[in-house]
Amino acid sequence: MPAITKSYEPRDVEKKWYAAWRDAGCFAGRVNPAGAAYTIVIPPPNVTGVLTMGHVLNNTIQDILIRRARLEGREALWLPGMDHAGIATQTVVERELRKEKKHRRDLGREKFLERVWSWREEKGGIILQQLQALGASADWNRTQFTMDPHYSRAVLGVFVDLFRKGHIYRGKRMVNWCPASLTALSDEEVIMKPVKSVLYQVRYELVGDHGRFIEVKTTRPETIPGDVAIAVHPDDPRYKQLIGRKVRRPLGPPAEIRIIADSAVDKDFGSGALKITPAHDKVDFEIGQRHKLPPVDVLTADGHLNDLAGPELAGLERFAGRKKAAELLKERGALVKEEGYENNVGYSERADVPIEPRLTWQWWLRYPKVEEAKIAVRDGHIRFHPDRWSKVYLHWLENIQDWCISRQLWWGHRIPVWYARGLDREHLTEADLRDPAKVHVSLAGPADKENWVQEDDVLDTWASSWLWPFATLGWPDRAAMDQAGFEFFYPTTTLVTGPDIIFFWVARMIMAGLEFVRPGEPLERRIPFRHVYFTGIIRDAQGRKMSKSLGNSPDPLDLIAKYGADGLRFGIISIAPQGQDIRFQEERIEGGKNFCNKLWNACRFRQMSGEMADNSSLAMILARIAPPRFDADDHAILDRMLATTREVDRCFEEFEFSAAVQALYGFFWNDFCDWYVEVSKSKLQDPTTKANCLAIQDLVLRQTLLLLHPFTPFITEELWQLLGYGAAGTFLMRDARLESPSQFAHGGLRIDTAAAAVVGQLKAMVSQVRALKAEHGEASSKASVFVVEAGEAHWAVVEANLAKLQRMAGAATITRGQTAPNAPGTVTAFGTWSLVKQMQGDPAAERARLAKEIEAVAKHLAGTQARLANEAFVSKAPPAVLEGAKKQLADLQAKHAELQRLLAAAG
RNA sequence: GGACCCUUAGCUCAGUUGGUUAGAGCGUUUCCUUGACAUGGAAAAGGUCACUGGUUCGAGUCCAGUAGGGUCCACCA
Repeated sequence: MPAITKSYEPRDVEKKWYAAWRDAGCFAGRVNPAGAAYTIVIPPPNVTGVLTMGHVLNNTIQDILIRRARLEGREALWLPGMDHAGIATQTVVERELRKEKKHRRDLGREKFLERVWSWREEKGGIILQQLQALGASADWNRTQFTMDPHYSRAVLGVFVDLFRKGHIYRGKRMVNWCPASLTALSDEEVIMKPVKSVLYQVRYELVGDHGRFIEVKTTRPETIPGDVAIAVHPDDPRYKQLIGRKVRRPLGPPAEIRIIADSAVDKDFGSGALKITPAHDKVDFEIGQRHKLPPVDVLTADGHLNDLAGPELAGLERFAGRKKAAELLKERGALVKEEGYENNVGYSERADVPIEPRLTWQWWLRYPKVEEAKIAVRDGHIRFHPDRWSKVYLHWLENIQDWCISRQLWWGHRIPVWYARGLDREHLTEADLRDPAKVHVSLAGPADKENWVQEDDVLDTWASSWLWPFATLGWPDRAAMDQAGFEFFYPTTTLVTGPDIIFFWVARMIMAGLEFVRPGEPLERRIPFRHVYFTGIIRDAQGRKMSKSLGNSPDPLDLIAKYGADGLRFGIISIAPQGQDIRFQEERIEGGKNFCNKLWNACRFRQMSGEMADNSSLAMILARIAPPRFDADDHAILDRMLATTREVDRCFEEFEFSAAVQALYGFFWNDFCDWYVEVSKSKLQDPTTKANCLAIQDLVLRQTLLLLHPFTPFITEELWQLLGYGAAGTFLMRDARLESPSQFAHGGLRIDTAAAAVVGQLKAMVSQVRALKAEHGEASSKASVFVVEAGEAHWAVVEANLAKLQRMAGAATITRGQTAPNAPGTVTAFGTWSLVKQMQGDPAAERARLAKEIEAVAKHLAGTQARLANEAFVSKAPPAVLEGAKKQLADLQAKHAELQRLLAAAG
C-alpha cells in the first residue's frame, strides 16, 4: 500500500477517479425490477451556458442525493442533458453574424439553422464538461438535448395532441413583445422594474370650444398619434357633461377623437382622464374593444415609430420619439406640465429592454390538468422542500392565464401547422382553424406540401422543457421507453431547482406529466417527481445576486483549481441552509479544503500508527474489535459515531444538507481528531490496547468516509482505496453500502452510554486544567506537575485514565494529595487540581481569578435556588427537569464551597 | 395593494418538538512547530437573541403588534 502523503493534493486524485469511475461504467443507471429506483433529471442548462456558482450548488446537491442513493443500495439514475434555449442561443449566433456584418435574414431560415447547429457542435454544451470537473456522477451516455429528433417528436406530438383536444388555439391578442428579440414573450418572461420616468400632463382641445381643454397624464407621449379616444369614469362629476364630445389629438396626423365613459378609469389617479391607445396598452385595448374603437399601431416591430405617427415622429426610435413628442407638444402649447415619476415597466428578461404591449397573432395554450396539479401538491403526492413554496405554486395556479407558446424565432421547434395556400391568415376564425381543408395540424405534415404553407413560428422553449422528466426517458415511443427503463425510473424521485422557475418549469412539468403520462392511471403514477428541493439563490458578500453583468461571480473552475472539487462542494453545502439565500464567502470554500486536508491527515495517522489488517468489510473490522477491552473513550467515540450516522440519516430525510455537513464536521474534527486520535496516542503505546484502538479507528474512518462520500466524492474514494476498505476492484461510489446503527449492534457492538458520558466530564476537566496552565503562563507543551485533591471515587476515575490525562493536559506527573496553599487551582468534576509551580508575582491575581469564578458560580447558583424555591416550578415542571435542577444545585454548591476553600488558601 | 422570508458574537450563519450557563466557521488576542495535520494544536475575549406586549413554572423558540431589510405576485395611465 502506498504511503499517504503529508498533504492532500486534489488535482490528480480527482482526474484519476473520475476517469476510473467513468471507464468502469459506475454512472450508469440500470433497471433492476427487484430493487428500488432513485431518479433525478437534471434541470437542463442552456446549451449556451457556462458553469456558475448557482449550477455548482444545484448540481452538487443532485450529486449528493444520487451518490447517497447508490450507497443505500438503490438503483440510481441521474439523467443529464441540455436545453436548446431558443432566444439565448439564437441571440448568440446572431451576434456572431453581426460581426460578419450579416443578418439571419441574409442567410435564410435553413442556412441560419445550419449555422446554429454548427455553433452547438463547436461551442455548445461546455457546461456538461464543467460539471464533470465538479464530480457530477450523471449517466452521460443518456445525455439528452431538447432538439434531438426523438425529443422534438415528443414536443410536436404534444402540440398536435393538445390542438386536437382543443387546448390550443390561435388568437390575435395583446402580447408582451420584445423589440430587441422581435418575438412575443410569455408573462413569465417579463420582469417588472421600477423606472424613473417623466409623467407628462397633456391637454387636448375640445372641438368647437376654442380654448377649452381636457387634460391627461401619460408617461408615453409618443403614442399620442395612436390615441383613439379619451376615457373618463362615468360617475366623475368633472367630466360628466363632456362625455360624447370630441377633442383634437395634439400629435400625429390631425384627428378628432371622442370622449368616452368607462368604469375602468380611476377617478383619483392623475387628472381622472385617460388617453386610450388600444394598440399600445392592455387596459386601453380592453376599453377599445368595449367601445368598438379600432387600434392604431404607431410602432414597428423593432420599436420605431411608423408613418401613422406622422412625419415629425416617423422613423424615430421609441425613446427618441418620446423626447421629440414632448418637444412638439411643448411647442404647440399642449404640454401643461412634466414631473418626475417612478413607475413599473415590464422588461424582457432575456434582452433586458422594455417590452411593448403589441397586438399580434399568436398560439395560445389553455393549460390542461390545472385542478389535478393543485391536488398533487396540496395533498402531498408531490412534496416541496421547503414547504412554503407550495403556497406560491398554488397561488399561481389559482390565477393561471393562458400561455402564449409561439415565438417569432427560427431556433426551436417549428409549429406543426400548415395553412392552405392563399388562406387569409389575418382573419382566421376559430371555425377556420378547425377546418382541415384550411388548416392542417399533424406531425408528418400534409401529403401535398405544395398546396400548403407552414407556420413560421416556433414553440416557446419551455413548451419543450415541460416534457423533460418523461421525454428524456423515451416517451412517447414505446420501444425507446423500454430501452430507457421508463417503467422503472418514472416518476422521478427528486427535482432540484431554484424557486425562480416554479412557474416556468416546475408547475408546467406537473401539468404535463399528469396530462400525458400513463393516462387513466392514478395521480401518483403520473406525477413527474415526488420531491422538489428548492435551493437558495447565491449572492455575493454584499448580498447582490451573482450575475454576469455585475462580474461578481467567481469562476467555479478557478475555485476547483484552488480548493479542489471536494473543497468547493463541502464549502458551498456548508453555507447553504435549506430554503435560505446564500451569501458567498470564499473563506468557507477554503474551510472545505482544510477539512479535506484534516480528513487526509487523520487517515495518514491511522496508516502510520500500525499495520493495516484486513479492512475489506465491516465484518472483518468488527471481528478485530474487543468490546470487553473498551474504555470510556472507545464507548464515547462509537456512541458519537452512531449518533452522527443517525443525524445524517435524518438530514437526508429532511433535505438538510448543510446540517449533515456540520454534523460530520463536528464529529470528525472535534470528537475524533481532537479527542480520540489524541487519546489514541497513549493507547497505541500500550500493547494491550493497541489492536483494539486501531480497529476502532478503522471502524470510525470507514464509517466517516461512507457518510462523507456524497459530499466529497474524490478524497473519500482515494482514502477508501488507500486504507483498503473495499475488496479489490471495487469502488466506494458504486459498491459500498451504508450500514445502519442496528447492523453495528448485530456485529457485536455494544455501547455503554454511561461510560461514554464520563468522557464529556473528562474533556471539560482537561479544558479547565489547560486553561489553568495558560492563565499561569505555562506553555501547553510544558510538562507540568499537578496535585489532585479528590475523594476515592473521583480519584479512581483519574487514575483509570492517568496516561491519557497526562498527555491531554500536558502533565509530567499527576499525583493525589493535599492541594498546597498558595498554589493555583481549579475545581473539576473529579477533584481539585492544583498546579505545582512557583507562584509568580502577586498572589492577588490568583485571588482575583478565583473571586471572579466564584461570582459566576454564585450567580448561577442563585438562579437555580430561585427556580427551586418557586412553588409553581416544583409542582408543574416535569420530573426530569426538576431532578436536573436539583442535581445542578448540589453540584454548584459543592463547587462553590471548594472554590471558597481555594480562595482562603491562596496567599 | 396582496403573499412569503429575514433580523442571534466584529462578519457570515446554525439553533429540530419551549427546559440547566445560546452554538459553529471566519476574524481578533495569547501561547505552542510535541512524530497525522501550521490547510494545525491549546486557551481567551466577544451576544440585554431587532423592538413592544402577551401565553407559560419557564420564551431565541409559541401568539399579537411595531421597525428595518429582502423576495414573489398584481393592468393603475
